[in-house]
This record gives sequence, structure tokens and C-alpha cells, in this order.
Amino acid sequence: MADLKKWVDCHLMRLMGRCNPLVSRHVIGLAKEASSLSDLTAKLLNYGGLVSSEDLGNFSRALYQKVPHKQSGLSAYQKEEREAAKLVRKQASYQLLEPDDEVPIGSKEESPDKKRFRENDIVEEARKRSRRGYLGRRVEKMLSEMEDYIRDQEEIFEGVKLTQGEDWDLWYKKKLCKLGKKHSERVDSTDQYRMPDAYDMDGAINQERRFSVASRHDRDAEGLKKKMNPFLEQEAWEQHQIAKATLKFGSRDREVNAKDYDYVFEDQIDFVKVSVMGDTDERPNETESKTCFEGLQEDRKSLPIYSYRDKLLQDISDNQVIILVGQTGSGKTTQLPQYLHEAGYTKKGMVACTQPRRVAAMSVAARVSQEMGVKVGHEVGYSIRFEDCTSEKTLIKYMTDGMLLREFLREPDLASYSVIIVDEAHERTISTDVLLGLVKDVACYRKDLKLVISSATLDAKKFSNYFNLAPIIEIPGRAYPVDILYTKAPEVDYIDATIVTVLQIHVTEPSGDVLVFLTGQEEIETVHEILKNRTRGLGTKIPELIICPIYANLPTELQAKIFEPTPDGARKVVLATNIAETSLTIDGIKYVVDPGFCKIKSYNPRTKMESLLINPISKASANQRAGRSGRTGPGKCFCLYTDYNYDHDLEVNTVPEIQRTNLATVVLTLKSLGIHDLVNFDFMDPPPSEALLQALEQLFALNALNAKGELTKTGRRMAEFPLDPMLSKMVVASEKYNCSNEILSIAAMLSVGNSIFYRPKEKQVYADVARMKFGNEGDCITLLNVYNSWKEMDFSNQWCFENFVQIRSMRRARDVRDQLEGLLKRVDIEIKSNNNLVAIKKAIMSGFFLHAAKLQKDGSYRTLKNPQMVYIHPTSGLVEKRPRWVVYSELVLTTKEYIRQVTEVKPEWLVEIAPHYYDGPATMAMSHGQGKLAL
DNA sequence: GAGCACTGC
Repeated sequence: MADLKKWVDCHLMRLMGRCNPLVSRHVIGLAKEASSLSDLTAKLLNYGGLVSSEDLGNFSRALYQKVPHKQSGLSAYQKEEREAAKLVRKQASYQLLEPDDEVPIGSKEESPDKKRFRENDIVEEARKRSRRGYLGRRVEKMLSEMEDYIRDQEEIFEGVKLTQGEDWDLWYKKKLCKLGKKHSERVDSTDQYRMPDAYDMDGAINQERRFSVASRHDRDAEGLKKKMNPFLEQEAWEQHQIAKATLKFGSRDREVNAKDYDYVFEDQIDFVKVSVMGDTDERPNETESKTCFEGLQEDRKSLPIYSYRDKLLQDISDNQVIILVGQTGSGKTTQLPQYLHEAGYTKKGMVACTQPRRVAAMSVAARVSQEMGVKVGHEVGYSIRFEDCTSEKTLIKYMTDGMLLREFLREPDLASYSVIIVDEAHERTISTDVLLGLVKDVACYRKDLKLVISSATLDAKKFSNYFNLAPIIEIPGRAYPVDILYTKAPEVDYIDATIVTVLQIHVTEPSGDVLVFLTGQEEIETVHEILKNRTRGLGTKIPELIICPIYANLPTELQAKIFEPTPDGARKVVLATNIAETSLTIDGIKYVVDPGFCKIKSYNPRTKMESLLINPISKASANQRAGRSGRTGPGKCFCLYTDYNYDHDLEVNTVPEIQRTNLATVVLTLKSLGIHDLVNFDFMDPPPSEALLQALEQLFALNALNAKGELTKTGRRMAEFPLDPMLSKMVVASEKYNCSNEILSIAAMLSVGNSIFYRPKEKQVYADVARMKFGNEGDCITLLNVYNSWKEMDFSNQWCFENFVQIRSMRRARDVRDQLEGLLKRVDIEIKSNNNLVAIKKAIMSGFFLHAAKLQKDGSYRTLKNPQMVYIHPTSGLVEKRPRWVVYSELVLTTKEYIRQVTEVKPEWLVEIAPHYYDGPATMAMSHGQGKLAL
């Protein structure tokens, strides 16, 4: 089956250009259901409709041969469908024979083509009618149901005080009922009098309106006669489009329409509502602010967690570890530390609460200090990289999980803490995972240390098992219900489906902003462009659609746009990457469109290659995304995959990061904490042993570990730096070449990533010219030149702007550099400056000698260790120069195997710097397996 | 001549 799926994937990909992997499963399903080859071809044609029928025919023939078939013919469903079609056809044939038809159906003058065309028309019309009838009956049914409900509610809860939410719900249903009845009455009664447009509700004549209506009619008639008024033509077209949009049902019509027009509304996607998520009775109620402090105290009491206060404190005092499942809005992050403080835990040590993100740590600390009426940094503080906002007075400390990990290095028993709260543990970042292993270990011999692990519902059990069956406490949240809608069939092209869905929501759903999850910048730009084009010129008939992109690399000024309130009558569409899944919350989102994909980084320890690929999301992610629509009111989530996909194809959780990254940093940290037995370290999800082994090998080659696997002096120094081991090795080695000043800048620039240069589409040439100014001695040297020039210009913003350099990345690099400079003193390395390029390159190579590559005859490169073909990345300054020998900082798999941040080197240096790794003529790369490694 | 999801120390 897996082979078949791959085969289908491959062929579909070729046929359709871009293909959603979920589609192949559906296609196989179609093939299995098909009763004959022609049936299969028809099915595929109906489903895909995007490629030439000849290609599709060949494909279906091949597929038909591959798939084992039931010979029994039609499935029950198919039979049913066929019967239904027959019935419709029969009805249509006599219902639609209007007396004034010019040519009766089947008359001799009609050509067969025309006849088929008319028949299709009739079926179409019949469908419309039957649908109308169905809708009418459904309205009646729903109205009577709702009336029953209201009557029940009123009888049962007579005299009982309802919550605000229930009250609102009842009021809403009543209103709906009233409107619905009024509407159906109006439709039913034929003798009802409709007030002409020119009259106001009270019967008075409104001259202005009367005039405008009259003049418009006049103008219309004239315009249509002469066919020369472009405005009217447009209006007519719009009306036509809107009429089409409201009368089409199902993606079955897609093919037919796509041929006629390539405009908005050419097709619609069918969604089925399968579940409602997170309906709880409690709704946030806005408290009138009295004095600020009193108001805050009242707010605290209104949080769902408040009623669990005593139980929580009791459980924590009875158990060393508890697992806390707090839904969004339960108040766990802000309240629990305060409860613990009130219960006296802070007398024995601080209460630490870790967060995966800096902003969260900062903002929560600010909120809690406000609630406690103290200044941030006094009793309540936070500690994040580059910013330690704590003092001796601090009792409650919010911090990033990475920061607590760093503190472990200084204080392995966490003596200054009495409680550790690991918040958002379900996100499973590397830091969280390592931290969990460490605190579990510490808790064994520090019986007075309390642990609270906060997780999501889905994996609470797993956390509980990991912590020796710790009790799970669940606290309800305050989320609004979210309707989850799935498509009936997987979409071939999710980009296209996304656009159609957004427009569908815009036209048919009540007001409320839309959040769309896409995988990356490129996709966001594409969708933005298409949406813009499709809504242009629809001005008068459709409310304005404000499109806001958001992704991490977007300049901050443009990011701010998504937080601006939406003007009345308009609708905002936020096109976001994963950033909107956890990192930021946007108010007013009522609809979420979830194509079900995201980019995930993975690492192959064997090839040492990183790749960033588009993968289906996990169930946990899907729920998280859906939940984003229920923050300020009931929401809807449109999933562009089927409920079958959700149940069967999505993993429960995303593979934890620790199982898909280079572990060198983790291993170095653990080693420096004195943990030698890494294979038996109690990871919640142990990383693959191959990756562990490769990390050990790398550290050994860098001389951070000796042959017994113990930390060397170099290794201990390296562990001080919050950098990748190769970079920290480079920094430590700079001492030998007297160029620590330059190497620090390079390390800082490399560690901020590839977002230094800004290259907008329309000014690419300028950006490239600006970049050439920084030399082509190698990318590391270029980065050094950029940093130094910026520094010479007094860290000027204007300079960055003129040189197409991203100010945000530069500031970050400066912060990193400052921090590294401070750490350099700790390991007794002096800051020395040396402009000699050879010395700098040798220092660079001391870190990156593992990443050496040699030019081949065909222009590609071959890595020295586990040889493989690689190519210099086109954005590198050395891509045309093609030096014979290079070292690189990154190896990534995108469209090709690319090496990035390349530096030219001399082969003799390899032997000089890493004699244990390369011996004799450097062309001879030694095979791996240096000595014996103790694990 | 390609293309960088998101964090964190």
C-alpha cells in the first residue's frame, strides 16, 4: 500500500505540478471503488479536472492495473447515487417542459450535441429545485426544533439565574427564531405587500431615495440598450457572479465553471461539520474596573482556576510532582505561582515558572506583578537572554526554559528554588525535553522540591507516566465553541482551495476576521497576490477585504498591521505561518482556514544534512489552530482535509524536536553537567541512538571530549558559550590566532542565521550590488565586513536601509556579540584584534574543519567526510569564484544539496589544524571511527 | 540562479 501510495504521489505530482499528499489516498480509494476502467477515468476526471484527459486516461489505465478490485460492481453508495440521478432526470423531463419552449426536447431539428446540452441544463435546473425544496424543509425543521428548545429552556430554568453566556445564547436563539419565521412568512404568503424602495418604514415618501431609484432604472435601461456604460457592465457582471456563487453547490461543478471564467466564485468547496470543540459553559465576563487593584483582585477570582485553588495546593503538598492540564484562559500561568506564594512556598526558595518564549515570560511577569501590586524585578521578576530582571527580593521568577537550563550549569541542584513549574511542556522544545529529564533527576534526591508540569489534554497521560504516575489535575478553560468543518474530499491544490475558501467565507459568512495558516513566506506572498487580484474590481458588491501577511522575517512595522482593528464593514484576512499557532494571538479572529500543512525541520545524522520540508500537521497542531478562532466568540474552523484524513492520516503529536535535530549542543550541555551515560539518560522520548553517536563523534573530533568521552578543557570552555559547538570551538580557537575580536563578530553574525541581507523582489539588482561591496573573500569574511561597517557608521539605521541589511538581525547580532564578549572573559580569553585574513580563516577552520569540501570537475563539490555531492548556495559570494577547497557552516537539502556560509581554505591547513582528522595529503579523508568512544 | 517554519541560550 505504501508503495502504491508513493507511485500515485509521484504520478499525480507529474500530472498536476503540485499535489497534496493526502490526495493519493483518495485516488487509490477511487480506483478501488471503480467498477471499470472507464468508470475510473470518469471518476478521476470528475475529481481532478485539472489535466488533459489523455494524460489522465493513461494514468488511470496504469492505476487500474495496479489496484486490486472488488468485482462486485457498484458499492451501495454508488447505487444509491445512481438511483437518485435517475429520479432527478425523470422529474426534470416533465417538470421543465414549459409550453413556450421554442423547440420541444427530442424534436427532430435538434442536433445530438444540443440535446445533451439541454439535458444537462434540465438536470442542473432540477438539482437547483430539489435543493431549494430541501432547504425550505430544513428551515422549517430547524425553526421548529429551535422553538422547542426555547420552550424547554424557559420552562426548565424558570426563575433560575442563568450565566451571561446562557442568557445570551437564549436571547440569540429567540431572535433567530423570530427572524426565521418572519422570513418564511414573507416567502410563503403571496398576497403580502412589499413596501417600494422609495418609502420609508413609516410610510413617508423619501424623495431622495425615490429619485435615486428612478434615475437608476432609467440609466440602467439606457445603458443596457447602448451597451456603453462600463460601470453598468461591471455591475451586471458582478450580479451575475454573485448569483452564480449562491446557486452552485459542490466541487462537482468545478470543471464546468473553470472553463467559462477564471474569476472569483468559479467554484465552491463543500464542507461537512463533524465536531464542535471546547464548548464550556463559562464565558468571560467583563468586570467594571473600580480601582485598578480591586478590579484585578476580582478578575483573579473570576478565573476558572480560582475554584480549584485549595485542591491544587492540597495536591501539591501531598505529591512531589503533579501534571496540570489547564485549558487556554484558565489562568494557570498567572495564578498558580501566586497561590504557591500565598501558601508559603516562597519562604523556602523561589518559585520558578518556565516558558518556551521570551515575550511570554516578560508579559506574564508584568501582569502578575501588577496583580500583586509590586514592581517588576522586585518580588516578581523575569529572566531571559540579554535581560535579567530579578533581584535578591525576587520570589516568583518567570523565565525561558533555556535560561533555567543555563542556570543548571551554575547550580546543578537548583538549591534556590522550592517549586519549578514547567509551563507549556507539551510544546516539547529541546530545552523543555532536556529540562524535564534534569528536574526529574534532581527531584529524586531533593525531596523538598515540588514540580508542576503543565501540559495539554492529549498527552497528560504520557507526562504522568514519565513522572511515575503523578496525579493529573484538569482545569477547564474559557474557550468558546468552535465548529470544525472538513472538506468532503481532499483538495488537489491546497493553495487554490485556500483562496476559494477565504472568498467563500468572505461572501457567505457573517462578519469576523479570518486567519489562514500557510507554510512559508513564498506561499503567503502568492496567496496575497491572488486574493488581491480576485477581489479587485468587486468593490461595490462585496465588503472590503484587508489582507495582512505575517511571518517572523517580515519587518516589524509591517507585522504591526495585523493588530490594527478592522474598520466597520470590512473583513481582515491574516495570512500567517506557524507564528500564529502559539506565538501571537490576534483579536477578532472568528474563522480559521487550515490547509493542514507546515514546514518542519528535520536532520539526518547519517548525511548530516538538514532539511525544511512541508509536512502534514499533527492532530495537536490542528486542534491548536482551530482553537485560535474561539478566543473572543464562537468560531469556525475550515479544514482543507477530510475528517477521515484527520482520524487516520495525521499523527497525534508532532515528532518532538529532540528527535529531529543535531544533538551536539545537547550532548555538550549534558556532559558539562556531569552526565556521562547519555544512552541511558531518561529522555521522555529518547533521540535516535545514531544521532547521539554522531554528536559524540563530532564533539570528539572538535576535541571537546577525550577518547573516554570525558569533557576536555576545551570542551568545558566551549560549553560556556550559548552557540553551536562548531561556532564555540571557533571562538575558543581564536585565542591561538590572536583574532578573538573578529571571530566574535563572525560567530555572532552566523548565529543570527540567514536573515542579514534583505532582498525584496523588485530591487534585487540593487540589493546584490550593495552586497558586493562587502567583498568576496568568503561569506564569513563578508559578514565580518558588514558588521564592522555598521559599527563604523555608529550602528546606523539609515546605513542598514541603504545597504539592504536587516536592522533587526544586526541588532540581535550586536546583542549576541556583547554577551559573547562577557563570556570570553569567563574563560580567560583576551580580546585581540588581528586583520590578517589567513589567521581569521584558520580560526574559522578550527571550528569547521569537519565541513570541508573539494571542487570536482563538473563544478560540484564533494565533502571530505562521508563523501557526497554538494553545491555552493547561489546566495554565496563564492558561487562564481569556485575555489578548489572550502569549508562551510551549513549543509541543507532544498532543491539540491547546498552548502551555505562558505570560506575558501588551503588544503595544508586541514592537516595543520586537524591532524587527528586529516592525515597525509589532505585529499585523503580519513574514514570515521576515531579511536574508541566511551558513551 | 535559489528561496529561510518557529523558538531558545
